[in-house]
Formats: sequence, structure tokens, C-alpha cells
Amino acid sequence: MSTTRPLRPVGGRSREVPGSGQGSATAASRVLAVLDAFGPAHATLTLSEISRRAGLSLTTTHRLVGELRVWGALERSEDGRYGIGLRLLELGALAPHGLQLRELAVPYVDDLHQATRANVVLGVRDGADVVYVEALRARGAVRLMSRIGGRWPLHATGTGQVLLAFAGPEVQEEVLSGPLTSFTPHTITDPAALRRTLAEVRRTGVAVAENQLTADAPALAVAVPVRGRGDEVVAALGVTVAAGTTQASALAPVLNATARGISRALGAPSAQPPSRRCT
Amino acid sequence: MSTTRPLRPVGGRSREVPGSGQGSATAASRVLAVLDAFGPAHATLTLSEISRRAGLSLTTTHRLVGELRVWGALERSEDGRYGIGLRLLELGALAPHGLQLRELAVPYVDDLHQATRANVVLGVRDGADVVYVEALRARGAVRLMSRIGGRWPLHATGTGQVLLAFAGPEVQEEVLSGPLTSFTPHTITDPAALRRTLAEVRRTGVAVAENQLTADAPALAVAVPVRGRGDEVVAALGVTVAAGTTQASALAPVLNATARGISRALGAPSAQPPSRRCT
DNA sequence: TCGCCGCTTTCGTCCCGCGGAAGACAAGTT
DNA sequence: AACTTGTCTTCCGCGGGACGAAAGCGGCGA
Repeated sequence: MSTTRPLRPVGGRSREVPGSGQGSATAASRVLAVLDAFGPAHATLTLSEISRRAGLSLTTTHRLVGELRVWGALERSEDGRYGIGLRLLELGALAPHGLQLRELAVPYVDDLHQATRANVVLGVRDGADVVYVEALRARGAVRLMSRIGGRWPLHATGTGQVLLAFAGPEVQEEVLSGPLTSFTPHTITDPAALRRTLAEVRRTGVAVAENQLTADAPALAVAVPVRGRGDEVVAALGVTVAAGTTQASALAPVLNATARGISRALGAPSAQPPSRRCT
Repeated sequence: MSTTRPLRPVGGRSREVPGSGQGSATAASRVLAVLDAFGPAHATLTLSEISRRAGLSLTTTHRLVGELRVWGALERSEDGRYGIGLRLLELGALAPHGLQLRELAVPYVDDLHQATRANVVLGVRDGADVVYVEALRARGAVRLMSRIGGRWPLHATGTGQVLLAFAGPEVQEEVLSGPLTSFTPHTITDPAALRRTLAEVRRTGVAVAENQLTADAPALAVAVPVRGRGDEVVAALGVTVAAGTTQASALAPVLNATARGISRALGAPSAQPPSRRCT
């Protein structure tokens, strides 16, 4: 803990000069670098922008983008900008823990959305992040936070705290030892506090996060675990409401009921009614 | 063919995939071939299966899969099988005509689903196919046809017929001249009949498809266009019900109302109320 | 008109990705 | 236990694809 902390190279990508011999990027990594250039804040890019963001020469970028385009990974709009193609959406939908899970859970999540009229998300863990596989917005609220495919650090969201609380120790250590990004003054950034929060989540089976992610609109997020065939936590179901409108204690029961429904559909032993035969 | 043929280079690396077009495989194409190995019927694969389906040597597959895995494009489950990773879901969600569109349309589609209690899909055109960007299932019906990321030929679905009817002539010619895959005895496979159907769709603004896709469960699909900023058709909204339960004429009004709502949200001039100023 | 910027194409060199081969490992069969 | 079959992993030499420089193209604003 008290070890000397090396200077963090701020924003500096490992600038590779040809001839320095160090780097040797692989061809596959270049393809992925092109895809990596796209992001929520950069959904469409020009060729030059891709080139710069991927750190590739314009020639290489041009060729790779051309190949990706004919395959359908990228598409070009009339104004010449490039964007992600539908082929990648099609592929991404095949993710076992992604839209496959959504497919099964969507009726339950839909009911929850209808019942609570709140923002509802279903998230799974990917590394040290939570990725939303389903997100339904409340009618009025325009929250850009929760989108399908949205990715946030585990410690800063209700669903993430659930997933982290029930994740393996090595995952928890990795998150707790790493920097805890702060999004608002209320975001938990102290490892000890986070550790206590996680213990509380494990004890109660519910995570309650207030104002962790957004500063402008005070929000209350409540989340519970969803379990799979081996009773392991495979996802987290969460709702977000404007702070003050609803108590967390009022949301927990309906959340738990919905989560249990999904868990049962997934084949979780603990969620099966005693009478029902195991398939 | 009577030209002097040099001795066949035994160790030639230009080993082509049999039947998979003409070769000169590029490195990028190999990466894409690995991704291409996955599909709805093959959501998870072993390394050898990927190797075979991609037409790559096991060595190459092993290396590429390794790179794709550390990047997050693929993930490996406990049983050793590979599947699509959440990173690709995240990327696919950035598709301008994909989940971006879904994000905007989902409240309307949701209402339609609640009102009709039917299967509802929102599809966009990608080449000669329709790709669903949103799909909501009716409570009882388990229809594997409509999933987010699902892809079907334009001529065989209600939404596809709408998209084809309003697509450019070159797209129509390509589909009409190509083979029209038959899924059921009712699937339109005659180009002339399809041409008449498309004209009817253009005239009425509604596509009605009966038993085009599924043979076992008689189904009625109704679809209408969704328009964008330039009044061009950017998507199609469709519902599917069991044949006999509802008349197409009863579904069309609510479908049109919903589609108009989405079109308005997209900024379509024809869907704007007269008072509103054009942006 | 010029210059600027982004995109496209060509081309020769070099290096990295390729497949063969062999080893490690697991599971089913005789 | 020995054999078989299938999988996954590692190592290595060679050759051809991928790379970047540079030149050509085209639109836009000064």
C-alpha cells in the first residue's frame, strides 16, 4: 500500500517508431485497432480519424477499412464517414452472456419496467466492467447512461456492485487494488468503503447506490443478482429512479421477484419451485 | 490451359478454402473468417471447429483466436469452448442503423407490444437481408425467428418486403434476379409475383405476409415503413400474429401510428406536425 | 488561381505470419 | 496397460503478403 507509486503515463500510447524494434504489432492487432477506434463518443469516423485513433498509417488503414467494409464490419454513409456495420451487431448478438441472455430475460424485465415505470437494466460482468445486455428507459427520463452495450466500472453502478460482490476473490482484488474512478462526489473511491459495501451486498442480497454515476440528476439505483444453473451469479438486474421518488425498500421486493423469475428460467436450483421437475 | 505449367509448389502457402471463392487470403480476411465461423446455429465452437469452419490451419486459428480472446472479441467458457465476447456486443451496439436506432424507437415499439400483445420487430436493410434491431416476443409464443441481430432474406418477411419495396432499383434488381429462397410452400419465389407484391406495398404502404417463413405455425406478418430525415425509408416496423387471430386491416392503423411516432422522432418531414418548424 | 486537406492508388522492400511437424493431454476402446 | 482418436499447444524456417513512402486525385475555401 505504501509502496512508491510509479508515474502513470498519462494518455501516452506507446508510440512505436519503426526501426526501434520494440513493438512489432501483429496484423490481427491492427484490425482490432481499427475497430477500437470506434466508441460511444466516436460512433462515426472519417478515414483519417480512424488512422489517427488506431495509430496506423493512412495506407494501412485504408486497406483494412476496405476489407472490413466488404465483409460488413464497417459501413460507409453518404457523407463518407465510417460506422460500425450491422454484421457486427449480428455477431455481437451471439454472445452467450449477451443478447442470448437478454432473449430469455426480456419478458421479465419488460414486466418489471411496466410495473415500476423506472429505468431498468440487465448487466453482466466483463472483466472489471459491467456491460448492459438490456436497458429500458423510463418514459420521461433521457438517460444516456444505460444503453445496450454500455460499459461502466463495476464499483460505480448498482448492478456492478452486485456483480463484484459475488465475483471471485481475484476479480475483487483486481478492482480494489486498481484506481476507483470517480464520476461524482458520491462515487465510492475508498477501497475500504467499497469492501464494506460489498459485504453488505452479500449479506442483504441487494445493492443500493446513490448518486454514484451522475452528478446532475440525483439518482437512486437498486440492483439484485440473477443466478444460473449452478447458482452462480451470472447477471445483475437493476432499476434506477430519481432520488426521493421511491424508497429502495419498496423496490427490492419486486426486483427480487423478477430476478427470481429470470433465475428460474435459467435453471438456477435455488429458484426452482420444489414441485417442479428439473429439466 | 495448355500453357506450360510449372511444377506445383508443394509447400505453397496459397492453400485455398475449397469452394470458398478465389483465394489470396489476406491476414484481415483470416481474422474475419474466424468470426464468420460463429453463427446462430454455432454460437459456441471448439478451436478445431473454428479451424475447420474458417478453413484455416489449426496453427493459424490457434494464434488468431488467442489474439481475439485477449482483446475481448472472443471468450472461452469453462468447458473450453469459444464464444463471442461482450466486446463485440459493445461494438455492435454502436452501429448507426442498429442499436442507435433501437434506442430511439424502443418506447414506441414497447407501446405497440403492450397494445397488440403480438411479436413485434424493428428491422433495417443490410444488403439483401433484413436485420432486426429490436424484437419483442409475445408472451406465449416462442418464436426463434425474431431475435435482435437476426437476419433474413428481404423477400420472405413482412419487414423485408417493406424495405425492399422502398429500396433503390439496383437493390430490387439484385434480389429479383437472384434466387428467392423458399422457406415454406407459401414463400414468394416467383420474381413476377414478388414484383407485384412490392408494387402493392408501395401503393398501400403496408406489407402483409402470410406463412412466408414458418411452415409449422401459420403466421400473419404485417409491416409498415419508418422514415428518416429525408423521408427515405430507414427501417420497417412489423408485427406477427398467429394466423386467424387478427385481421391485417386491424393491425395496420396501430402499426402506422407507431411508425409515424418513430419517424417523427427521427425527424422525418412527412411525420412532423404542421406547426413544427423544420430543422 | 492557388494551396490545403483528405482520400485513393501504386510499388518495391522487408519482416512477420504462415503451415508442417512434433509434443502434450484427455477420453474412450481393446 | 497399450493402443487409438481426438484435441490443444509449441517450435521453426521460409516466402509472400503487408507495410509505408510517395505520387496522383478531387473537393473546398481563400
